[in-house]
Amino acid sequence: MATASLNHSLRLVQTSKPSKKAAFIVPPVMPLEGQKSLQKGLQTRRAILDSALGLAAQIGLEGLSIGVLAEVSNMSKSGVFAHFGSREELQIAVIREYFTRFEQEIFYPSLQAPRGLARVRALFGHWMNRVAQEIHSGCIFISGAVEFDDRPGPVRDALAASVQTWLDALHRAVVQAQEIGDLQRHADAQQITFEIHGLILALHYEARFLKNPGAIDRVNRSFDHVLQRYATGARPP
Amino acid sequence: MATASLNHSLRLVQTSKPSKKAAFIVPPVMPLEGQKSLQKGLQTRRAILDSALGLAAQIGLEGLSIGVLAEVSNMSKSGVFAHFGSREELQIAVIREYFTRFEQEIFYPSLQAPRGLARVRALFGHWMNRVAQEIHSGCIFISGAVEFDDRPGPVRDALAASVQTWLDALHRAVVQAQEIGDLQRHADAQQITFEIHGLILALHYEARFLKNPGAIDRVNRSFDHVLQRYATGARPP
DNA sequence: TGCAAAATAGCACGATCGTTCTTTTTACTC
DNA sequence: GAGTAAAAAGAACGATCGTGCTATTTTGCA
Repeated sequence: MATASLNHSLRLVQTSKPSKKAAFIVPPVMPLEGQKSLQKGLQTRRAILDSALGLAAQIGLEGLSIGVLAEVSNMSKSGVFAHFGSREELQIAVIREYFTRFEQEIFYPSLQAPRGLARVRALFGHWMNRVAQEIHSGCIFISGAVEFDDRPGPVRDALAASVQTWLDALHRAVVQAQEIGDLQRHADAQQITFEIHGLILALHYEARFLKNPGAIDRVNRSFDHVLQRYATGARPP
Repeated sequence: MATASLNHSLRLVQTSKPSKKAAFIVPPVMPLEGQKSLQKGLQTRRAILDSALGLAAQIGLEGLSIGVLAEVSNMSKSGVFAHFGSREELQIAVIREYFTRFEQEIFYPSLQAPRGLARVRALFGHWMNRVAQEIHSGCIFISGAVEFDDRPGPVRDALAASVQTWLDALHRAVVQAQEIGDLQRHADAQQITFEIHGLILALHYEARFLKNPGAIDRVNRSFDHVLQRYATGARPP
């Protein structure tokens, strides 16, 4: 089923630059949970990636430096470096990990809501809650877009693919709501998705940068406005 | 009159760090047009600032380096440096200049439209056109917000003040439209401004980062939706 | 035209960056 | 427990960064 997996298209993103000295053939997929004991390498790699995610969320993917990442992780620069092979690979690994968590926190939980308007509401609600929390840390999908909108390369590709995959998932949910009859059939689903996306971006901008405290309430009201605009028949709040 | 000047509140932004060796007491205001001949210093300062604006729009205020700026300007690093005293001052100067151009291109021309819905439409229209052009260069108010949302200091202050001044001007126009009766009086003007802001951000994100070609048409349709939502009485397009 | 001041260049500094190479330590297997 | 491969550390590299200091060139005015 098309909705069953958020990341199916992301799998197409190649890993780029095998970094000639391929001493680290670390598989990009996480090892199974029930394994006897995580190899030490993967274990620390995971810990580094965790710190990297926090760092990148705060200061951006471009601000992410191996030196400070090593400091935070209580490791040497070369020790950290060896796990990724290049800064670019590190950034891509961060994007992949961020995408996975995004999927776990927002996409999969929303699948429990039935198809239609309920699921659209769930997707937006989880998304909104996450961005509201990220007011204090930062969203890589938003900051990364600004950092890499003019910088072609594998990092940009990975980032754009991640975002597009998520927006496509949201778009599918909107289309389903139209098919069921929860939203106007003749409406442009891309348009609806566009407007919802704008609300999230405005929330991030006004709350995180301008420190405007009323942004969260406003984004919820605006979301209702969008739904009302495209609703079929009478519309109770 | 409150609407008469966009930047009156920006004047409050102090210049910060006079950079102990104040060999450059360059006044922050532009010299009068009809002057016999611009002092050489101000002349090249203006040229540098022009290059800096283009550079900052593309790679961001943080990516702006004195070295490459010197290269682009066919000058020595120290020659460029002397005009601003510090990198921070350079960034602030860029923000000021960007704000001034924003004012000239968007705010003042919109004042020719009569108060009310017409002026709101003019403000949005000029804004939208500018961002549409900036798809190929970048908007400092958007990229800067991401770069400095977590970085306190005079650069952030100057940037936030600039953006807030502009958003306040837009808000005033909305309030006027309500007073005249073009928009619902009981509506929340901040809410309307928020939604318009979101549309611009979505346009920038989808067009510049995701390279989505339909974004410009969509933002126009969405703007009409917002106005319809808050319109009084019957609403022809 | 000469002279003071402004404008610009040249050079060097310490710091940080990503990356490479070599050595040491740790972890895993027989 | 010994042997081996993986993991981590250490040191050094060239490059770039912002900035300060000093010399040189250019400008503007008497």
